[in-house]
Amino acid sequence: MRLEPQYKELLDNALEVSGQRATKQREHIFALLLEKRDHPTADEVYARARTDMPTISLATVYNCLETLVETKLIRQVNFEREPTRYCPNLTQHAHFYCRESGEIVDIELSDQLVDELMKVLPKGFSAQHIDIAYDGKCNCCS
Amino acid sequence: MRLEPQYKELLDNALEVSGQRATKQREHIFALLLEKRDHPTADEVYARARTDMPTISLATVYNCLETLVETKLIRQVNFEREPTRYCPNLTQHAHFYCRESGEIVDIELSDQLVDELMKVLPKGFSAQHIDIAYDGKCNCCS
DNA sequence: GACAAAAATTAGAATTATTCCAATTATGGC
DNA sequence: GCCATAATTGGAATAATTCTAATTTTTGTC
Repeated sequence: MRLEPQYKELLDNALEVSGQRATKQREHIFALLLEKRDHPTADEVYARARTDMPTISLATVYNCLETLVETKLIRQVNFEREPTRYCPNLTQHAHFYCRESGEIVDIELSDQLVDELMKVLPKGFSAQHIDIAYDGKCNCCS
Repeated sequence: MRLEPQYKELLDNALEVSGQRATKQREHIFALLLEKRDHPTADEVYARARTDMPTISLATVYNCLETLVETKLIRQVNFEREPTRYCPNLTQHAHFYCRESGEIVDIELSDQLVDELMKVLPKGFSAQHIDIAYDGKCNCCS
């Protein structure tokens, strides 16, 4: 697994801006998230990470994921009480959780729709972020 | 604390429909959620419950809350990795979490807006529920 | 109203995801 | 290459929640 130059630069840049260092582990975690663009838990990331980097620790996986979230290179996704999942899709999107298959699917959101959601806030409220989670049945299960 | 007759009936009915029994504890928990309509965690509910019912156990609080959620008399609210909160507001609404004060405010949502959110789902997807969580600064903090 | 069957409550142990800690190792600037 | 600082590591600790087995309560029937 190789982090493509454009992403390597993106990562190094984001880390530098936030005053953090570039490490093998951070690069590795970022690369594997980009390679298979799904929504793995920390444990799943740990499992994938170890195939190429057997000495990495779970604590480091958590640390790296936290760093990537902080630097806004990935997003955290939470469903109810389930373990946190991580998502490398940086476009504006919601998540659909299929109760049948457990699959998580990204749902693109138009600027217009997000705008409307912002407009329903009462005066004085300002949101930095809106988290939208659908749950039901996906196309494969209905 | 007294559960008003209309709510007592609502509760008894919902329990009967789902084949569950009416108990002092379930009634008590439901009443206290209706009395102070905020978004307490299970621990907070436990603390409030014990003032009038000192022998209730935390496990029972969890059980009762689960039952009330199942019978759709209250809603569960999750923010990131924080402890689950419980909400007696049954109208269609989103939640706004203020990063400054920690306050959680209900944001009413029009049918029309919810409809638009449903329409952006790809063909074959059907959602039973949409969970919308804003986070930012509330009116008191900005 | 007493009785039996089924369901709910209870206290405490167990689980699970995540965070913390202290020691070791790696990184980046000079 | 050296040094100061930051990151990684493994294991212990934490916190919310669930599980378990024993006891109590509820409900329907006589």
